[in-house]
Amino acid sequence: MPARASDTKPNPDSITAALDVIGDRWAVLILRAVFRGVTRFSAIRDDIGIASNLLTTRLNRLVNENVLERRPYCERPLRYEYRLTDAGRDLSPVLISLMHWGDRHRQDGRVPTVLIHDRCGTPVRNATHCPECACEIDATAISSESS
Amino acid sequence: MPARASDTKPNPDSITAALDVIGDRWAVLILRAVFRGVTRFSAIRDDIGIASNLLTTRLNRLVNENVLERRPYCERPLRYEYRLTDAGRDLSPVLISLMHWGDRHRQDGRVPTVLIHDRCGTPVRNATHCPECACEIDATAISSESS
DNA sequence: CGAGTTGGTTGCAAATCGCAACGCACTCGA
DNA sequence: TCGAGTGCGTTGCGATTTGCAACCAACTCG
Repeated sequence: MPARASDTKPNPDSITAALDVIGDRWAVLILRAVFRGVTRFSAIRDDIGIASNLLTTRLNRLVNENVLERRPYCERPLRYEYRLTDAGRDLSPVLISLMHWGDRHRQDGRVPTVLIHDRCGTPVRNATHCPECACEIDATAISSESS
Repeated sequence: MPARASDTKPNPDSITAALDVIGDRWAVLILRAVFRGVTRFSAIRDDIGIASNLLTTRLNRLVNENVLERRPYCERPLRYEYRLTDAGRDLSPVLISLMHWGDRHRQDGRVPTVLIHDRCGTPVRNATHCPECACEIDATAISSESS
């Protein structure tokens, strides 16, 4: 029988495993930059204000974790850029939900960012939703099952 | 005119502001525990394996940031538990999207966690979706607007 | 040639971490 | 009433990680 999500484990190792990749503040900021199209070493460094030694270690980790891909964008002189892999692109819900939370609870007079669906111009939602009921669900209406 | 999400800023300060609260590995693990109903100091400590000095600082920060609420669950002896505030509950999409990513890209033979909508029993999705089109959207179909 | 750009590496002081030990307030069983 | 146990931390200390700055090699451009 399914237990309440609030009192059983939501597969702890999945979250831990994800945190091993992006449980670091810099990793998130790097991904935010790359999602925005800032893909070069010095551009990322200037964009998020990270020291270059830390950027080196973080980029190497993200490449090793198969979230980013390092590839030359210029032959002579040899220059590299960092692109999202498929796994990296799949992190967009994490970034979007962080952004939405910040917009909602930490806006401090800032203008919230609205993301627009290209096809119809409607502001998109990022939420847990039920494809059957076509409605959004809050955390109290969810149970977990281990399979 | 709306620009591509991939080459404009998705309100950088919203993500940064969110990271100030949960940009820390321990903070995420603490929230995971509290979502599961593990709300007491020693229970959280044992659940996630954090040192008690760090747990103290993290809980205080989360309380100050209005994500958790410290309140007595027992008068004599006076004992406290940490509950989610509304802002804390709103972080569930972040945890769920992290969990989904871990399930999908780091499963290592683990069984993925399925979250079930109480009302109809359908596995829920956490995704960016368009309420108009009632479909899910991937990151390449989103543009951003600053208002 | 000389200056500038890109993509790093190295060195070091300062902050942060994890572990272990300790402390205080309270309860419970004998 | 005494000693042990539990809950919730605080303190101390060595080890790791951080941020800053300086340096470097390869290459291009004027």
